[in-house]
Amino acid sequence: MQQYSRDNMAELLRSHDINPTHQRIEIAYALFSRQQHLSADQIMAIVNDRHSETSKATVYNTLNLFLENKLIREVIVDPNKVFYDPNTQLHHHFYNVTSGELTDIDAEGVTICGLPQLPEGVITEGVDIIVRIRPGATAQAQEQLA
Amino acid sequence: MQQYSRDNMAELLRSHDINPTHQRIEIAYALFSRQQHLSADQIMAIVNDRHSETSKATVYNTLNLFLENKLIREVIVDPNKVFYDPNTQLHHHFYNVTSGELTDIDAEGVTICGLPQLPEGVITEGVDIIVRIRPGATAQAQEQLA
DNA sequence: ACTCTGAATTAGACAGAGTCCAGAATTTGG
DNA sequence: CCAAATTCTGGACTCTGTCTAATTCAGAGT
Repeated sequence: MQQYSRDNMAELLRSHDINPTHQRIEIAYALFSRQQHLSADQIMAIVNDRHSETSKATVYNTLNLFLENKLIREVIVDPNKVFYDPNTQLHHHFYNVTSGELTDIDAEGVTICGLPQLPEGVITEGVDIIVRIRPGATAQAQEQLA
Repeated sequence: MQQYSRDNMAELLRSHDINPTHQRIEIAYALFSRQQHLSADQIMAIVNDRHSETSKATVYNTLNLFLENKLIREVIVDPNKVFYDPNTQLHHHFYNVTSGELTDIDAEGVTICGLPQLPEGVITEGVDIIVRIRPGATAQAQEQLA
């Protein structure tokens, strides 16, 4: 998608079977126009920046609706809050434990070998790799990690 | 370590520069004797099972102290609570999103290839792989995942 | 334009995890 | 045995997220 505007947000929502209401468009726009990982908190602050547009309940309802309809993903790395990620492409994350900053790692070319067989009667829902990083002297090259 | 008793808990704590107090020993014993992933909640319930032995504040203080001194690890997979893991060996996890059950994956033999270079000025703190699973018909073999 | 209906939104109360604080208890060293 | 330092405690507090009951909204049909 070329550029994110409130107009094609409506389009995007419809294509995921979501009724595009004013609040939903604002929330989607906040996430997609920035292409960032945001917490519910931050999203609410952005959306209500100028004048109050949505309540807390709506923010949470909407984000959960987006999740169910696979419009966004949730990223669980911080014990305190969930981050919402507008990028639903398969990808992984760097997580800076000091700053809380979250950066995408393209899954293209990343492979995991040697995972054991799944337990009986279950299926994979997804595989997350989280590389926790923190500021420090870059000592060794660390391209490949066991 | 052969068998976990309250006695060698004191030993273990000391070897990690932790003053072994009664409460700390009980908390450590709860985690290590079970070798399970427990939440702060569950730990408090176990420790205070017969008669009240510790306060909530102490449980949290103690767990954070254990974390700092690398006696235990925290596992962040559930948006609601942190799990504490007595196993500090390098390993990964299956997380059953339906039941909340957490299972270890030995890191022995698991390799990740193709991770990009780390950003400048940071070092790796750890790499977590979380395989989210849920009950369902096991359709395809899924030994190797991109 | 008007009404009816179901969907969406709202404020505020609530729940649970985790932190903070100031006082009480316990341990340690002299 | 006393003083100082460490640890523990209850309870109030914060923060994220959920729930509920009431209100508003959008749209279809008349």
